[in-house]
Amino acid sequence: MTATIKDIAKRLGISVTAVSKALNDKDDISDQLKIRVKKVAEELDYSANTIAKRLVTNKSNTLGVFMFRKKKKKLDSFVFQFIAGILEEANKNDYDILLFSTDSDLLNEKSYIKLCKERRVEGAVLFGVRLDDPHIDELKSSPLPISIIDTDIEGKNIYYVSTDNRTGVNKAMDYLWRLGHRRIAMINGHEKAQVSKFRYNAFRQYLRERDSFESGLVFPGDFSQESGYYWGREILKMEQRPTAVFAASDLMALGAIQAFKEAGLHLPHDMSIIGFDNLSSSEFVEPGLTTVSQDGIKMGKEAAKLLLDRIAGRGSEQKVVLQPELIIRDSCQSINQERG
Amino acid sequence: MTATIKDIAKRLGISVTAVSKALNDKDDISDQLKIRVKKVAEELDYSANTIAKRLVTNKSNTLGVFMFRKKKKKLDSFVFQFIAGILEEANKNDYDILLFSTDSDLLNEKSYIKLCKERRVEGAVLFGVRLDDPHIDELKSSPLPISIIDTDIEGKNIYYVSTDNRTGVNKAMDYLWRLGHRRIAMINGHEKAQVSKFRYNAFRQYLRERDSFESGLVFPGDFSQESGYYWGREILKMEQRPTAVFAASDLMALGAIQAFKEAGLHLPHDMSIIGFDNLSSSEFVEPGLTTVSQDGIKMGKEAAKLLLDRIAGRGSEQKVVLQPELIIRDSCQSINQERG
DNA sequence: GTAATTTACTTAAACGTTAAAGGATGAATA
DNA sequence: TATTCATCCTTTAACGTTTAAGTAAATTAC
Repeated sequence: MTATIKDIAKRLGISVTAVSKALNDKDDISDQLKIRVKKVAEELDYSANTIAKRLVTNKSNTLGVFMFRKKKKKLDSFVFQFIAGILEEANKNDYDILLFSTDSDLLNEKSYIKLCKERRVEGAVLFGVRLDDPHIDELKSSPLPISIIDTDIEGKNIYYVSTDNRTGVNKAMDYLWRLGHRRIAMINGHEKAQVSKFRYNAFRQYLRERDSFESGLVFPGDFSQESGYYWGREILKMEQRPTAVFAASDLMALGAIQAFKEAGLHLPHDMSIIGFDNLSSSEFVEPGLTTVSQDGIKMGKEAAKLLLDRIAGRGSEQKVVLQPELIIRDSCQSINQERG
Repeated sequence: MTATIKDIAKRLGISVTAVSKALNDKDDISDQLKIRVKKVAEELDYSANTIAKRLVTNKSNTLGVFMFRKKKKKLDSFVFQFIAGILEEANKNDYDILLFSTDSDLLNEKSYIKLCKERRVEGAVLFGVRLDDPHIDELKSSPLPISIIDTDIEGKNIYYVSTDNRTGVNKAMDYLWRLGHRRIAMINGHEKAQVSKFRYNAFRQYLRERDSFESGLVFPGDFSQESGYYWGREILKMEQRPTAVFAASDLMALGAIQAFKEAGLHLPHDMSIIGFDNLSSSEFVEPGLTTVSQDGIKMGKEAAKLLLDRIAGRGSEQKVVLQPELIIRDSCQSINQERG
């Protein structure tokens, strides 16, 4: 079908090795021959066979990316930022990205590692790894370098990229605290996500240090809009409502806002809300959602960079924790302030 | 490093062919041997080398996906839906997805086709292909099957998936028309996008048939929020404002809403707005954006399916046009109605 | 009881490339 | 003049797998 170096060699009456070397600009080939080879390659519309190259060099130049997708669950556009970041960094370094989804039962049939091994992938990045993932032990002992976003798992070949959740929570809480809020509720992500624990711990510590922690104000969401909506409604039923809600994801904050608005609350006057992620929707909701911003693209890039450095033998960190930023919009108000 | 079928063969004192066949459950191998082979494979932690397999079978089982990313431009989460759909369909059919981004100068160095050919990709899906893309001619004559989302290019091996833009526009316009709107503005996407032409033509025809088309009410946006904001402000400056705005993307509608709200307009009373895409943000903006919904995941799936069918030699359509749905929220109002 | 068939393997070649080692030629050196 | 050296190419082997063709032994056929 497609021309190979053999065809070029035959046409010029030289060896395939000479062709290979000429095409790769090796220095034991004369400039003359290089020119002739390249010309014929052009004529024959030659295109190097990456697969053969990879087999013989034993190097796939490929990174695997696993994207979890819960059936029926809306896609979190945040995940897309990761992918964009990974892709950019990988392509820049001449690496390919193999994308896998692990929503279906596939997860149970073939493990990440297996999928990667078969394709001779040189590294993988995962996100959305739950603490109860059945493959965690396999990951820990993996010979394959793996970057995991947002789940810190110890392992010789495991790299970690995340946002500094404690700082993020502290920034959010400081902001609410300064606005005078003392009874602050938290709608957390599901407990199988490590960030939920981190955020909860930071939240609790922050309030405990100020003698204001009430465990009854912590609600177990699951990051989804629906769970935010649900707990928003539950909060409304409380006799002693909190004055502010810290949601561990923008999606939940958005859901809660929806619940509050439906109930006729005036926001932010009747309730302050703060989120986490800085989804694009948060800019458009009314009032604009104040939130802790994570740089998804940067996270993706770092995850890839860690892998690439490791593969290339460049020493680098094993963990990268990015600093979050508080994006102040209009969803929080000082506790004594009149309706604006 | 990793065990190969040679290692298994040696260990059992049989030929590599026997091992290969046993592993692939060919029927000229005894069940006994199959069991023994598989046991040893397990013991040696054998993992098939996909690369070698692909070389010898001359089949990559891979689809390429090109994702355009304008530097500095916000990522359209819509694109992500395509990818998710493609991925799902491909993985279901045992195909891998190679993801490429073509934001940088890479575009100019290596064409899509070249990138695909080198990797022996069996098909590719593109989206965001502009009418002035320098590679269009190359695409047209491509021997490689290519699915293009939203840009209808004629070519023997080119497949096309889109949403029925005319119907979408008609649904939106019917809705506005029935609400009594006669002076309807359009903020269109950039002219290098084919959908812009389709949507514009449908828009114009709809109004012409009703003697209501005014070319002065058509504004050249570029799909971005910023351009929506810009044209929103320009519309406000008009002496004779339109009563409704049809935006060719939700992002632009969102930008226009922002401009209108900033200027103190009460929406939808003072201006009706309708979008296109049904981004998740459109659910959260206030008023909720009425919009023409495209099913991005479905589009991605169809794009992959077209390719897969073609590759497998199953006859199938060359073009798939999905029907859009009008999602009615709160951004449009009857022209005579009091403020709600 | 010999021929035909089936079963269960093996041998050999191939996929397209690279890498290591080997040679022939001519120029430079001693 | 014989030796070394650099230049430029070739030969051979390898990467891990599959496929086509071949073969020996066991089974069936009649």
